[in-house]
Amino acid sequence: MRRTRFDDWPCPIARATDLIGDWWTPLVMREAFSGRRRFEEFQSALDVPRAVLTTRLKRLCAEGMLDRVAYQQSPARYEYRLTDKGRAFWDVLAAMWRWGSDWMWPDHPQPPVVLKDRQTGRVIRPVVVDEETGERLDVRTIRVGRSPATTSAAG
Amino acid sequence: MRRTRFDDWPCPIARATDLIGDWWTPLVMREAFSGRRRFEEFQSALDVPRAVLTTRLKRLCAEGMLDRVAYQQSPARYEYRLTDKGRAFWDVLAAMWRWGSDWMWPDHPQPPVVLKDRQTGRVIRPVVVDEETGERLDVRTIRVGRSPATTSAAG
DNA sequence: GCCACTAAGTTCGCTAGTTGAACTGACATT
DNA sequence: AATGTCAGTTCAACTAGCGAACTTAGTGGC
Repeated sequence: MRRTRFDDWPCPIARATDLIGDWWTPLVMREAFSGRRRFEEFQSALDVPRAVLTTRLKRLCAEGMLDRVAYQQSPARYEYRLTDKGRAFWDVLAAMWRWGSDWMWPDHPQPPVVLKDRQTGRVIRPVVVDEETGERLDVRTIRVGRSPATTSAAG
Repeated sequence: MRRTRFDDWPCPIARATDLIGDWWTPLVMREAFSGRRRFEEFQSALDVPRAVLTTRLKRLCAEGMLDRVAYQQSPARYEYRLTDKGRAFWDVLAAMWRWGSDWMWPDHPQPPVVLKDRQTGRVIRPVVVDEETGERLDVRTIRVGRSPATTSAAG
């Protein structure tokens, strides 16, 4: 049977999971952020099975994360460019980066790579905060609630 | 053949992907954050196949995200509690929440749920910022670099 | 004692998804 | 004509996820 789909669940995490839960997909996005655009670039950078890469790129285009653009004719050749939606996904990867760096290196104190500012070389440490207060989130004080304005005019 | 594992790749995103790329896993964590602890609670809340839930809970325990604790003897019954590592994972879910809310509701302006402060009821909008400056990340100015201090004493 | 019920799983037959390797098609280069 | 490049497609073997039924160890009712 088909894998249970979450893409129509009424929860943002579920819908994001539906996308991210496709094996390889976050890594394809990571490569897109590091400037890769062509099929062969993604394939050789990740050593991902070509058939899998095909389905992932198709899905990411269908979701509006990437744009498939012809960069030459005869023979037709296409490259994949980040859209605004795809670029916005960087925040999710950054949060994964931070959490992975903090918790997924049990043996060594540090992962071998860090994020840096391109100009200054300063190490960048992503954190997730509340947009209004700028303070880190505290799980214990957060709950899930209904949207304030789901319908336009309620009696 | 077996799915390619990313859990020993030298990249924080890859290692995080290995975990959350397991179908259902982020949703199991979401339920853990909303206070669920028991097998039946997770199962009925998500309607996840029981065999899948078993493997997910086992993995999350092995990764140190959850703790399996007996809450009674005869018959032995266990519940699953968030560890510090699991609690830290909230940031990743929050980033997914924000991105999903912003981009995964093409038809309607808003998802039906929001995050709120438990006391004040104020809507919380997670953002990912640089810890030092407090400013949102700009993909174009970020690059991946080697860690400053991989070994303790370098000539 | 016998039956129903609960919690936390396990077992099973089926099907969808992943893997590695080989292959295709359209063109360029030697 | 042979080789190379790029962007895929095809294929057989295998693995993971699916729903449903079953198990184990106990409790409560009659």
